[in-house]
Amino acid sequence: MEGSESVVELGLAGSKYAQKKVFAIEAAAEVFARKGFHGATTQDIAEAMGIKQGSLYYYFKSKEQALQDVCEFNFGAYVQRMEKICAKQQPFEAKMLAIVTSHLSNYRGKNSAMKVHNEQRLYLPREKRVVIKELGTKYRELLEQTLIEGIEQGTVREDVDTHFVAYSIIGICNSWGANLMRDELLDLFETIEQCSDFILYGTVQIKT
Amino acid sequence: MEGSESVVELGLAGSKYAQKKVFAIEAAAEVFARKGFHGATTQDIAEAMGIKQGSLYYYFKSKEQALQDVCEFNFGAYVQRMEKICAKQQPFEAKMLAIVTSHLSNYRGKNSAMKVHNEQRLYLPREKRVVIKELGTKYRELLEQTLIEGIEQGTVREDVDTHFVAYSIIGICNSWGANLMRDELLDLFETIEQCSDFILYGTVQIKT
DNA sequence: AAATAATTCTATAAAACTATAGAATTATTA
DNA sequence: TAATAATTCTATAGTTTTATAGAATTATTT
Repeated sequence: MEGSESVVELGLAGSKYAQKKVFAIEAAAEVFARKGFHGATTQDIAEAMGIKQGSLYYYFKSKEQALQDVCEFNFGAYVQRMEKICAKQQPFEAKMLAIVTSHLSNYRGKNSAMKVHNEQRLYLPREKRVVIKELGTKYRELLEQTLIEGIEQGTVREDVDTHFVAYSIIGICNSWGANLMRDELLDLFETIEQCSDFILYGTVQIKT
Repeated sequence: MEGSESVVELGLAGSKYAQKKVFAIEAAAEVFARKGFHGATTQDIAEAMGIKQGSLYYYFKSKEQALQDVCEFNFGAYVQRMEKICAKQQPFEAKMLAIVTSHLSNYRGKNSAMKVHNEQRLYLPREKRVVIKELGTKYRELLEQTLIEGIEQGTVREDVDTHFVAYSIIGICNSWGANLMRDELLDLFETIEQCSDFILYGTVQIKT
């Protein structure tokens, strides 16, 4: 009788149960991303895993717990990746490109969990969002710090509101992330390039 | 026995029924915005109107129809406002400020419908989204046209991908729109200013 | 005021959904 | 192989939800 361990522990332990729990989370993520939390049924998730509805409760004690697990899944690792990028000594432009690349790459391939985190996490009660919130704040702060360093380097304009701009960058990346998931034909690398370009230089011509 | 007329017709006709139907749409919008389409019940909407659950069907033939009505509500008028802004002969910067102002102002005050349009419309079957899609496309095209004119004026960089940038602007505005709805304390005009500034000038210092 | 129309209510059928208990099955260990 | 543990299944209780029908009420018209 397994269950009740944290996703992180499960991730580290390579047990049979842990492996299948990850599979369960991925299935839930896919279904939640497609149908939304309330629109998805435990039946849908079970079906995606190839098991019966009732068996799903061997992996999640409730549908809500499934949502929480999906929202936390990979997010810690993702923030760690961000930390590595930000720690590196690099010009601001290169760093921003790396950040956008990391953010958008996440959407292609596996990560429905990212989309669910963005669009559905508010359906969790506040008390089940503390970890998620902390990680999100951490991410935004790293972004802000990068902007501050950019100002110190003389690359970023002194009059930008770093707090505001950090939110904007996250907003624009999530918006394109959703597009990338919706539209298979959209080229990832072109999107990354366009996105960074817009973030860095905006729309208006540089006057010489 | 009323019902079954289009929202637009209802909007024009000032009949008693039409007025209350608008009230019904606004109530549905508020509830859908807060709980999501699937998370909201017809009971919730009826309660928000001060009527009983069964009575709601006097105004909507189904819950799905309510979502459609909410998504279409005001959106036509909103696109018309955009047309007016774009038609005016103005420097690009002023025009962009007007667009952002129009977009973000919409979120403060009445417009839960805007949020629902952005976040929930994909839960409608494709065939019920044709009007919504047309209006959305119209909006984006107006934005693209504005960018093209900006290039012709020599204000906008020649190398921007207008299609991509139009999507980005919509993404960033919607992202801040959602923030404005979530956080009452966020100042509308400051947000508008910061948003336009970011769109116009990005983050990086102009090199002289 | 009576007749007609519009609006809302009550009651309920029918379907869908979450979560649990305990049996059955499959895998692992001794 | 027998015993034990892990996993999945079946069946179902108990809700909740949408949508409809027809009665009751309220408003409008003649």
